[in-house]
Amino acid sequence: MDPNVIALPELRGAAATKDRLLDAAEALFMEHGFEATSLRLITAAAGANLAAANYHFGSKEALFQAVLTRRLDPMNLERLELLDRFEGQSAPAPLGCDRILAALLIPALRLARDRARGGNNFLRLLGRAYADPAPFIRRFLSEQYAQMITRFKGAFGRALPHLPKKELSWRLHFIMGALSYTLAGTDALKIISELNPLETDNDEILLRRLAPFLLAGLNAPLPELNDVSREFDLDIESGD
Amino acid sequence: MDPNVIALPELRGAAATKDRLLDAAEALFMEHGFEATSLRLITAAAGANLAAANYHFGSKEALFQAVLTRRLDPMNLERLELLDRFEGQSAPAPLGCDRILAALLIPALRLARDRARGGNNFLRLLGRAYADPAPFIRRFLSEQYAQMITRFKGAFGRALPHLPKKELSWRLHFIMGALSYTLAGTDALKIISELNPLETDNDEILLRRLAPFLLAGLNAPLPELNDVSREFDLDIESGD
DNA sequence: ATAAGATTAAAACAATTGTTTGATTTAACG
DNA sequence: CGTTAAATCAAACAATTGTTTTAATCTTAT
Repeated sequence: MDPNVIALPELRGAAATKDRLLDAAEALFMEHGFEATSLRLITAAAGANLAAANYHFGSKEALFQAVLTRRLDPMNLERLELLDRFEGQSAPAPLGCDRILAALLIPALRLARDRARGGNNFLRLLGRAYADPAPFIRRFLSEQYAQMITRFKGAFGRALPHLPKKELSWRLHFIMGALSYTLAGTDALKIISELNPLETDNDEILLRRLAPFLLAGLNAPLPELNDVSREFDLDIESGD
Repeated sequence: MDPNVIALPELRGAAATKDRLLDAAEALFMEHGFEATSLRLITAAAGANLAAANYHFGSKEALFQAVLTRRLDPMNLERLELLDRFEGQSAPAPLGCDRILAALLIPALRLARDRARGGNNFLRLLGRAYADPAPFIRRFLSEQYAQMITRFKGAFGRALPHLPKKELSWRLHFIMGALSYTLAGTDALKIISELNPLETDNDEILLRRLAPFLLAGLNAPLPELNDVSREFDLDIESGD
């Protein structure tokens, strides 16, 4: 009942704690996961009252979604803009895989860079959200990624016309897997190399290592799905 | 009744509910994740009393670990045995990457096959455990995978002598990422392709698609980490 | 059959969860 | 100033959590 709220009168105290809640939630969700992070922990870390979380966001799930959208929306938008720009530069010729892949990775790299705005934490949180079984997270991510993935799948399809659509879908799937697993990083790394913690260097070099790997995978020869049992079954059966 | 059951005296009632608990826990952990799955849900699904879980396993965490080890130990053992056998066949010559990769994937494929013993469910559960932030899960997985990964890293190192060790560690990391993300499957698939659910076909064909992708990634050219800013930074700065 | 031990059962445990309520304070605006 | 809405706060809400306890039941071997 206030039709005269022209500008945004609340932006001092209000938005302050709202942002503090988002920051604290981002860090804690990243560290402990969604279910294991209580609202009391978040509000305490943010120096806010317990009720503040539900007051500003409505529910814990909504808070989690807000944490994700805050950085995911701009990143995916940037991906699409970059893809558009590259396609424009490439004239009528179809865009190469390396450039498409760059449009996919650069915005993530950019986010990883500005540690000031918690990009580092966020990418790890995102990597974990990819694998979270909670239905509302899965639903949210599909909606958030749907158009972006569709656009990129189209671009890759034009760059790899010989590749069957099904095969392309799978390879895109593998790409997102390696990417999200890599972004989830740090903790998971200890699984692979127990000695050297793989020195995170910085996420920049990390993605620079990832790009050639994925590019080669995209251009891999087609698997032989018919006369299979050549490499796999034989070895299995020849047990002894 | 059954006076001749010499071998294992307790196998009817005792081990029966114990196995039923493991089966139910495997399915429910896979579906809802560790934190979101309550012991009451598990014991109810297993047709057992609530206290049975703590009686047989001691704690919820121990139950989870038991669910994992039941199938993970044999699978990793099989991987090592397969690697040994391949290396033996390859004589003094170092084993090729494709064979090493096969030793890594075949046991997973084999597990995915025998749906009778819940292999299908388990691989998805494993894929999710990879990304679970719970410390005890991370610790457990590192211990469980440490030696296996070390052996395979050595084999890959001999097959790719030109590849710096650090680079190899990262590529192994990417491989495990794509693999676990793929195995977590089904639900996550909707993120990539909202239309066709990527028809799981069966996990056999899935891994057969994954192998060439990973093999190509392993043999990818080395990334240029020094005179970087060639492909990435330029595009970023040339905003408009 | 009987005693011993293993397994199941029902119930209560203490702790924590997300959420809501109602009062109080803070800020903005006429 | 005073009015009004927004924001904070302490407190309690109802529900669920993993775990423990106690007794009852079943199994097994002497």
